[in-house]
Amino acid sequence: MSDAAVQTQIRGPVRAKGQETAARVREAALKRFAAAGYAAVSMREIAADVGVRPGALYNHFPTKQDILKDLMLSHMAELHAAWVDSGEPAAMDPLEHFVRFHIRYHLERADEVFISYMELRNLEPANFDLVEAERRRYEAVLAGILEDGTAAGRYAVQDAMVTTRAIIAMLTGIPAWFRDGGRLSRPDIEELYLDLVRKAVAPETGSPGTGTRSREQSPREIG
Amino acid sequence: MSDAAVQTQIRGPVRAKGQETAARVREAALKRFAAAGYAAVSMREIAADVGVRPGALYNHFPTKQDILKDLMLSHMAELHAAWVDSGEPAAMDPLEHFVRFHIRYHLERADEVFISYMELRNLEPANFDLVEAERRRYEAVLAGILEDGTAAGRYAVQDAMVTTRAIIAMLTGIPAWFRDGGRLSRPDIEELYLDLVRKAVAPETGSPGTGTRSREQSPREIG
DNA sequence: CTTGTAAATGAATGGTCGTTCATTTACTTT
DNA sequence: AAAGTAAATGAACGACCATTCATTTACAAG
Repeated sequence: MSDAAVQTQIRGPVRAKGQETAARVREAALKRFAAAGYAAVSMREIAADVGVRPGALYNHFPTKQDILKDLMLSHMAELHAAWVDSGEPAAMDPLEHFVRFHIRYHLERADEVFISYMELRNLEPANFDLVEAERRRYEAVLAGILEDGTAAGRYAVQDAMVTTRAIIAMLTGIPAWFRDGGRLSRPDIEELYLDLVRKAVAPETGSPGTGTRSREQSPREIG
Repeated sequence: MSDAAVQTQIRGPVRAKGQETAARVREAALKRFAAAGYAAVSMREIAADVGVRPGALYNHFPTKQDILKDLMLSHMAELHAAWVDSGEPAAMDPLEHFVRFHIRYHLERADEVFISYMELRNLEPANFDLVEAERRRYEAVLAGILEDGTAAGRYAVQDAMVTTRAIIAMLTGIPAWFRDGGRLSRPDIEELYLDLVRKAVAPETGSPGTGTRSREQSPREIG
């Protein structure tokens, strides 16, 4: 591990070439998996895209499964890292911040997103657990926003976890139908969905201000 | 076609046995496709589930692709037919009616639903178009409800088509995580999601009455 | 220039795939 | 009992699969 890291620095173009090939394998696999599905893509097809013989792929990834695992795990990690990097401007409502971030990221990385929830069942159990853990970590971000906002009276959410999954499913569905150049622009989408989400979690009384309302009602108290 | 129908009536157990085998093929394929994905399931596995040799499958379906097409098309047709059959009680808000129907149907037929949006890309183009047409027909139901309700002032929807897709994505995501015997019951889910949807499309000026008010709406014209 | 090694090749491995088909089985009709 | 036929069998077809590996190529280090 540290040997490889050191060599990466002291070695020259040879190491660089290998890493570039690995990157192109990831790129080709990403597009193929997104278009046809993991099980329907052969190592031969990936190798042909990269411009290399099938056997050469095994210099960079031990198995086909490891390519999928690499794609999905790095996507989930980058998604969470991108959220952390996106900061949290005090001026903007945290929910608005999250919705805008999620929509933008998922429209930019449509292939990665698509794979990461379509190919879950093609992951070996150990790899599945790793990806699931990352997914829960991301869901916890939104759940935390909803819980804090509800405690502060800004939102009124009955069940933070269910609402989290509802919102994420809603937003993640966008890339399935949205296409650039259509009737609506990306900013249009952002505003439309933001409006839906904001209203869905708004306190019942229509006073649009962020008035702190007491939580009078607990008719459900599920759990 | 009509020959087969007539023979089905005048012929005896032989025909019945063939149709029952076909049904068991559908059943086995449904479960396998839902669990592992179309591309990862072999005809040999399906045949083993049915208790028959692989070659016998071809007495009932011309190709593996036809099994998938049959499952997806009949699911979409049955979904729409179930909606039509569910009637439209004048007492209930149409949106509430749709949300409850959709959640219940999708929790009852989780495998069919799962296949019908996971395996779209494994359909040959001609079959894909058929399924897509059915999907649009179903989306048009909700879009019509939202448009009529907005025209009547009961809802305030900026874009009926986007809102339709948002709601359907949200609701269709439920079977991905919901399990019987967990923290929440099916009626719990229904109420939670109904609340989210109702608020998301509610007019901004919050007359707090979420219940069914007078119906001064125009007749619905689903196209 | 020699040595070390990352990277790619070309060929092969055993296996599984969807599908076909001549033949047999089981049952209905006449 | 004979004829007809739906359904299932058993064996095979060619094609493609992921993966392995001895060998070769390309390039950097000493």
